[in-house]
Amino acid sequence: MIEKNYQPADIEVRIAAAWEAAGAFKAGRADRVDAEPYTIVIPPPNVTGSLHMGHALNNTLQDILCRFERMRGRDVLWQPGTDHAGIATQMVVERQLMERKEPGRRDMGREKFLERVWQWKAESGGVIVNQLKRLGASCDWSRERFTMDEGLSRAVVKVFVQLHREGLIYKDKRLVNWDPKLLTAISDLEVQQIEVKGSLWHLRYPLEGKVFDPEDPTTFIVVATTRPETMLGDSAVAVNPEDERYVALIGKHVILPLVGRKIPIVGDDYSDPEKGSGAVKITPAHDFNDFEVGRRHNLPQISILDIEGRLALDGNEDYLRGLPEGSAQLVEELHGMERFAARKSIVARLEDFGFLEKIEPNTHAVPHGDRSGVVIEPYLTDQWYVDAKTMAQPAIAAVRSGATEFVPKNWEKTYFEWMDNIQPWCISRQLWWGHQIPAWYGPDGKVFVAETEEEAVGHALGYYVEQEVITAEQGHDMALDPALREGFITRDEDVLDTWFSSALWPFSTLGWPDDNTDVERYYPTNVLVTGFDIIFFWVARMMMMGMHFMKDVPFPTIYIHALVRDEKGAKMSKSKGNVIDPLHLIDDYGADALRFTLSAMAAQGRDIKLAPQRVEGYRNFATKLWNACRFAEMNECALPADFDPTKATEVVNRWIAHETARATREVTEAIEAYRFNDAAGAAYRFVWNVYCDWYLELAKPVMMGEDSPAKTETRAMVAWARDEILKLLHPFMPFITEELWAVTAARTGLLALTPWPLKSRCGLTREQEALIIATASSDPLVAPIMLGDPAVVPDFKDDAAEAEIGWVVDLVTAVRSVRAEMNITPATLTPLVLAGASAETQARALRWSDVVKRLARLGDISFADRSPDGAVQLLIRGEVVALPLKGVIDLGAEQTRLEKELAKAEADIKRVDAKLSNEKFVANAPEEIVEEEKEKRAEAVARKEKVLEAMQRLKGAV
RNA sequence: GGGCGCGUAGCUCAGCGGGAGAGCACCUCGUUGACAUCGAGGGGGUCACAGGUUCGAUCCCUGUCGCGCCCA
Repeated sequence: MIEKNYQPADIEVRIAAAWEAAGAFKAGRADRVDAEPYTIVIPPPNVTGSLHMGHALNNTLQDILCRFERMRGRDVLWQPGTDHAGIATQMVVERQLMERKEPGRRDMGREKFLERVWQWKAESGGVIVNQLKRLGASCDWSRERFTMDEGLSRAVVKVFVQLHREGLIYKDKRLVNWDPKLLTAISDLEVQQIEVKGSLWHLRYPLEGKVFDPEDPTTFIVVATTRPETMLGDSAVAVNPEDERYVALIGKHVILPLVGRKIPIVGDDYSDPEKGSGAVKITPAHDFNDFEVGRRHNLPQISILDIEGRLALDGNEDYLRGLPEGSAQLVEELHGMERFAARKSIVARLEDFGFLEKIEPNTHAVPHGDRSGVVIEPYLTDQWYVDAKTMAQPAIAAVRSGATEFVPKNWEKTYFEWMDNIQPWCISRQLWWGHQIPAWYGPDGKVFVAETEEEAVGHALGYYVEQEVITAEQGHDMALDPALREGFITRDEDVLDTWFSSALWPFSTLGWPDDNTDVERYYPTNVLVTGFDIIFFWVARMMMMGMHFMKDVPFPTIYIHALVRDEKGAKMSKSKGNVIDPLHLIDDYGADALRFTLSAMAAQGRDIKLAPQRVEGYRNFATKLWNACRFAEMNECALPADFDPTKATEVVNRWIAHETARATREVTEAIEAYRFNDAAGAAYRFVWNVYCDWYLELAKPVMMGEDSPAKTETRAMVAWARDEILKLLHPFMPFITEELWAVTAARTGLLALTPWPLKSRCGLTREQEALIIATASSDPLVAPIMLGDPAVVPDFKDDAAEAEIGWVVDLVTAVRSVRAEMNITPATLTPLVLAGASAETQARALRWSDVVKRLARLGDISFADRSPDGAVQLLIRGEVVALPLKGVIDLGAEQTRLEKELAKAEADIKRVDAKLSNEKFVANAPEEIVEEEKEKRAEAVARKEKVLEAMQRLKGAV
């Protein structure tokens, strides 16, 4: 018994429990051991995350694919899990400590702090998983993984060690993007360039050997900079060797203002004569470009900042080297000053001494940390790197060869663009939460990388015994007692970039390296569904790791979906306050409505601008489906076990079978092509505009009538088509369809595990049929399936039924239109006369008189040779139908209506004539097109004649 | 500066070489035996602009203007 009202909230809870109890989403179910696997790995959401619109879209699309393939009989593994999200999680827990006024991370110590993070994870880490369940995600939740769980951690260590052994991971001292707030290095990708309105300071650097005079330009050289405070670390001035203004100065020196350091003027292409003054200060330790210039000219790297971005001058040997007497005062005054305060202070000092020539307003891109939001400092440190350039080569080749394809294809360009210019990937982070790097250092800084501490220590001690740093006995004791080697052998404190572990996700979640059974079965996965914003962060790195460790692509297809924006097209963000919470939408309209909305709007290559009103509209669609099922139930529509829809004899039933098959083809092919919006649209139109609007209406008179074979057949067919609809909609609206499946009949199993309807011949164009027949010879299996060979799939194709129901629909629509235009009240039943109708039409009219009378509000239907005077004449599929409305209709209104039709007919004729009289058109256009145009013309001419005739009669009626 | 994409009905968007479409909004009518979370009917667009290719362009090409995103 179906409830009167559709209440999504009740259903969702109940149905979710039913799926869970049945283990419906388990991969490797006993009934599917022989089935072909279908695998998707979820893009693991941050464990700190909560469901936003991007997740909702991403997981809806994956779920559609998984449910679709599960119904097609595949052994589906949708692998769920979460990401430990190093920085984000550490920040969340630190904030929590602060709010609770507990000791901070550093006071607490590493071990204690990590305990707290795990505790936090246990308490709050499951939020997003439950939210995904609310959305209806059919993941195999029994296999949920976490990037920091034991197995995945082993995978991380193994990968690190192997890549290190292969020379693809190495330690290097170079500039990194340093976050002075989070106190860690971050990768290029975690840096966002933000346009900032700043200044360009023009500074006068006195030339060596001249007496500095601010009024005499021959005594100094002007350099332009956006970061005056870094001048303390300058080790050269660069000018372009082609620049005639300065070429004579190359090789000479300047005396760094305030500091007194003597630094050279070098010639380098990097200096752009068009920019600023054409001379540029070089600070190798604080600017990426300057770093390169410094390397080229062998300049010292003078770091003048500490890790928190404060000036570090006191005791800074690099800074103090070679400075004249009297430098101590500046050091004393500036040491420890925060970088932006230092900027002001230094500019003021420069100005006081006449070193500041001018300040120009200047808008430029400033790097910011994507997590901390503070300005990133290029900073000279030792970090671990992956040789991304080498790793990228097989990953690039895989996409070039088509082993992996992007959908839509244009994203490949973005992928290549980045991969071809890839930089070393900085993977070490100065955090605590994450995979600690498996590297140990000896007293001389020598590094030992190994999968376990025992192994690393063993190598290290062996090495130092051999080097005679320690005795064999000492080594032996240290090996046995960790306390003894403390301070002698220490582990690297740093952890790995979060994305390092997610790069392994497609195989680490399957048990690699401990147990490869599932890797063999489920790798490579079938498709990756993700947003373009993490192509670099994640997709590219999975490609690299997959190619390297599995020797195969992680997925043959990468479906890149849109970004969800607000209805005005702005990116949703907390600061803008335009975030639409998917959970609120689920509360208000149900998960099914939200899912359907997102799929209906998921057109390839365009962002989704989401208006909550759309969700309401699709909730209404769910209600419509609900009520249609109630209608079937009220009319005792049930599907007998032996019912064969291909054997239906009633025209309307043959017609709906045909239409159902057409919809099945459309939905199936659209999902196969990742055209989710087309699939949703086809299902929507079929359910509402075909099944509800016409089929159920056409079936009513039969079902309301006396018992008869026709009634029996119709009831069965209503139920059959309803079941097909539930199947087709299930991937999009899993909750409501599963519920209706359960309550509309005694079922043997869940809808989620019910076979998907096969495609049959309906809906194929003539060209497609011809093509299939043509290719059939090469592949005999294809044709029968594609064409609907009854031996393989039921054939519902029925052009005759389509023509007949089409006639009924056209007739009813036309009569309704006229009645509305003439303002005839629904209570008035009008007679209908078929004028000069063919035998076929007469037969149809008799067969459909009940339906037509009801739907078009007609009285008697009769036949005549010609239509009566004063009647409204309609042309239905080439024949005249008359509504004798003398006395009822407004003659003026009818005259206007006919004039409009006449004008339309004449315009049609004129346009076609223009084409047909064009010799080049007739000569060049394909024959079918010309033929079509001729048919159009004949049809329009006939229409015009009938309209003229009707106008004559109207005159006669006056 | 380089790259990608978008300008189609009031709004949000499909379509992408042969007669302009959907949903929402709007107007009119409706207690017709599933559904007012509904039904019936209707109005509304030189498909950004300018050239070109073509028998034919909303669709392909070039340019212009406007908007968005990514990378430097």
